[in-house]
Order: sequence, then structure tokens, then C-alpha cells
Amino acid sequence: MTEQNLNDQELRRLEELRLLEESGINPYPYSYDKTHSATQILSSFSDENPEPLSNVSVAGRIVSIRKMGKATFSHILDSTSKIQIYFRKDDLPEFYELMKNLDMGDIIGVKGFVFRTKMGEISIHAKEATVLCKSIKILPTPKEEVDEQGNKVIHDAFADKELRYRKRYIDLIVNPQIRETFIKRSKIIAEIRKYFDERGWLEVETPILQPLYGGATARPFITHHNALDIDLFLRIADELYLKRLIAGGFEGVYEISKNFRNEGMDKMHNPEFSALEIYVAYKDYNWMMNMTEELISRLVQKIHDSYKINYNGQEIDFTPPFKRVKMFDLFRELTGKDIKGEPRENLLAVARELGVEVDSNASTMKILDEIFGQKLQPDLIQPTFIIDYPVEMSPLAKKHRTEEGLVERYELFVYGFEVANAFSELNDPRDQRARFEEQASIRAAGDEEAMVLDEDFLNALEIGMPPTAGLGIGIDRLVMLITGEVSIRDVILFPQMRPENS
RNA sequence: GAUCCCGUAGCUCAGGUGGUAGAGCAUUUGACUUUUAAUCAAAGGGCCGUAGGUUCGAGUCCUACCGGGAUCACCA
Repeated sequence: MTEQNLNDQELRRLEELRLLEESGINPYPYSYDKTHSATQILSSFSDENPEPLSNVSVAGRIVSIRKMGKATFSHILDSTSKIQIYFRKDDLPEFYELMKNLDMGDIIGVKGFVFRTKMGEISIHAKEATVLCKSIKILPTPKEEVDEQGNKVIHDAFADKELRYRKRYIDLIVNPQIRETFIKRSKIIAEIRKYFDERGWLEVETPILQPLYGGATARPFITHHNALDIDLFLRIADELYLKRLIAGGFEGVYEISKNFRNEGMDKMHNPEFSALEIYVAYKDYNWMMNMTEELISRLVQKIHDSYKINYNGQEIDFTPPFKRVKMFDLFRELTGKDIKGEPRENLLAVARELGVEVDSNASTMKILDEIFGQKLQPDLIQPTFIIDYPVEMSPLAKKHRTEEGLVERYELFVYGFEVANAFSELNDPRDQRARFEEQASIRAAGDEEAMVLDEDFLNALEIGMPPTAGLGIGIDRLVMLITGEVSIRDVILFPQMRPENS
């Protein structure tokens, strides 16, 4: 921060800072004893008995100032809410003088008594006040109005998305609804941990730097370890490590994992994102489906106090049980015929008939995926489990116990996007090796995203992994649904951005 | 990666067919001891994203680049 780069307002604030110090004030003191949060005061004040709140202290950032000569009204914002402070020159003459050198954005502590103003707002009448931090840079100044219907109207909101994402700390200060979103995100994750911990499953940490990447189909980020002089990959998933732990004897493990995928960014994708994976021994995908339903509906209930939410203008009902549909039954509904096991050429013809855009050399798996993605997935608005996928689409899932050519896998779709993916885990090492080899040939044919054979993971399966059910949930998308946000950037505190000065 | 749109004061935005920049909030000065988008009076504040080009003259027209958004493609 050089003085040349500052505008007139900022230079003025530096001058105020100097004046404060000159008058013996430390503008950056070490601590402050606050007795209450703003919310605690607002929710516990009673007009009949204000006595319990006759001597409180609060701290927060000045977000509005209305000076009226020898009295001033101001709102300060703490982590819970805004609260109005009433300053009278008669009550604190020295601080009142000092207030000339305070601005919007400064942080202060206030001691006083709680009362209700003529206009009906619960406020603190200041008896003592302390500067806790002087702000040099200017905050945006949105104004809040309450119209006749009692609705909040925000004027001049800080709305520039680029600035909001790059300077999230400003966004959090001036856009209270964003703060709410991230509080909800934290609650959702805490609730997930609580649910799993109650059941005795172990939260574990597995490597982010992996010598081989696996557990999903995606292009990885590559980095280099100097001491070992080897390239390492940032994980695209933690699946293969968690399954090693099940082989190692843990019966329930989960990890909330940052994964990294070197692919495009849009409102559904950020290069680093959070995923939950959980593996439970001696269970299958049917059991896991019930667990998923219970977990997700419970999360919605905890946040909304209801199973029904509104997402992007659409009511979504998370009341269990969720709809369950076999994938090929959906295909049958769409096409009027059973396309399971059809040769590639026939599937291609079906796709063309439906107007699905698909490359003529696309694999069987790709064609099915395209038909599903373009024709079926967008209509899966209400929570729906899609069950039993073709084996080619699922190299880590166990073959179906009765259906030839399928695996025991389901995905949960809500509002047209995938929220969860789970299967009865493949634990036959011979089959797993064959699937990896199949992936290798797909890779050789030019698909960079096909899975890489992981010999050590196969070794773990050869040592023996019990029957296991596994589940992955995209945390960011789940948070989007539950908080009503339509862009992943609004549920990630610091979304990836291109650097400003390149 | 493709297409379209955007970039003007700290913030939100105006700036027909080219003629050296405007408003509200914020800031400064003054008035005001229950206001709440406080109000009233006055003042200051701009590399108009960057670099070229056309022109007597560019915020405005053209080109490239930088950054962002939306849609599509790719992708869980």
C-alpha cells in the first residue's frame, strides 16, 4: 500500500489514523471483551424487563452512520447480525469527538444498555466505546430499505461477480445472504460428520499427492516432487485409497476430500471441489441407497426445517423414499424398446432416431451416456435414484447379481444433476484386473480420461476386501441444492479465477 | 475451445448520428440530541480495462490483447 495508489478518501483515512494515534488511541489494539453477539441481544431483549441487558458489550464493523449533530445512530455488524448503536455526545464526550476520525468499515467495541428506540428498533445506548481496527480501503456502500410491504430492498448492492469472487472478504461483509450460504455449508458438513460418527465410521485422510491417479475418469493436475524427482498427481478421487483401508480391516471409513480435475470451469465445475466418499464393509448398494436417502433428507430437514425446498423456482420434495428407477426401464420408456445388450450400431441408430448428437465412432458406453445425458437426465427434477448401469460405464462396480451386462450401481439425480454415485464395490481381483485392462485399451484408443491400472490397489483386493458398499457425494452441488444457489462459485469461498495481472 | 455480451469516480450506473465526462450513494465542510436509503446547504473526486489504428478531434468507430459474465462444447 503506497500512498500514491490511494484515492482522496483513502488518504483521508490515513490522516485519520494518524490523528487517532496522536490523541493516544491505539487503532489496532490486542483484544476486546464482548459479552454478547448482536443476535443474542436482539433475541433476548424484553421491553418489560430490560434489566438483564443493562450492561452489555458488543463488537463489530461500522456499516452505517447517521450523524445528527450531538447524537449519532450507527449500525455495527458482527458475525451474527447488525445491531444499531445510539451515541449521545453527553454520554461519551471524548469518544464523540474521536468519532470524526471513524468511518464506515472501521471496527469498534461498544459498552452500554439495550433499549428500544421510538421507531421500535432494539438498539444499544453507548456508554463507552473503543476503536478496534481502523479501515483504510473503502467498502462498497449498499443501502437497505424496508418498503411498505416490509420487504427488504437493497440499493446499490455490491454485485460485480468478478469483484465478489476475487475479494470474497468484501462480499461477506456487504452481502449478508452470502454469509448465510456459507454458514449453511458449514452446518451441512458438520451434520454429515455427525451422522457418520454416530454410526461409528472412521474419518480418515488419504494422500492428495498420488503417484497414480484413480477412482474416477478425469484428467489430473501434475506436479513434481524434487527430492524423489518424480511426478505426482493431485488426486481426482480418493476411492482406491479408501478401499485399501477396508481391505486393511476398517469396516467403515469416510473422507471429505478436496479433489482436483484438470478440466473446464463453469457454473457446475470448479477445478478443485469437495467430495464425500464413504465405504462400509459387509453392505451392498441396496443398503447404501437407504442410507443415502436418510442422510440427504435429514440434511434438507436440518437446514430448512422441512423436506420441501424451492430451487430455482421449482419445488423439490426430499420426503423419503425417493423414486427408484432402473436405467434400462427409463430407456424403455423413452424408446419403446429394450436396448440392453444391443450392439453398438443399433444403439447409434436409436440415438440418431432420438435426435441425440453423438459421434459415429462413439463407444457403446458413450452412446448410452449421451442418450441418458441429453434425453433423460434433464427431466430428473425430483430426487430419483437411477439404478443398475451397464458394466462398461462403471469399471469399479461389482457385476449385478442377476442381470447380465449390468453392475450394481445407482446415482441420485436432483434437478437434473448428479448428487450421489454409489455401488456394490467390485472386490473380485480377477474381474477388477480385467476391467482395468479394458480401460487401458480405451486409453490406448485415445481417451485420455480412461482409468490407469493401479497394481497396488489390485494387490489390496488380492489380499482380500470384504463385500463393501461405497458412496460418493458431490458436496458443492449438494450445498447448491440445499442453499438454492445456481452457481458453484457461490458455494465455494474462493472459486478459481484467472490471476488479475498476467 | 467457440459464440455473444460487459469493462466509465470507492460502489451502483447514465453517457442518440464522434466535439476534452455525468447522477445517486460514499467522501470533505457546515446545520441538526430517537435516526434508519435520515434530511438540508456547499465542495472535492476520473490513465472512460490495456495497446495500436481511423480522424482536425475517440468514452463513443476499427483491430489486437487483458479480465469477467452467459450460452454451447468438453467434463462428473
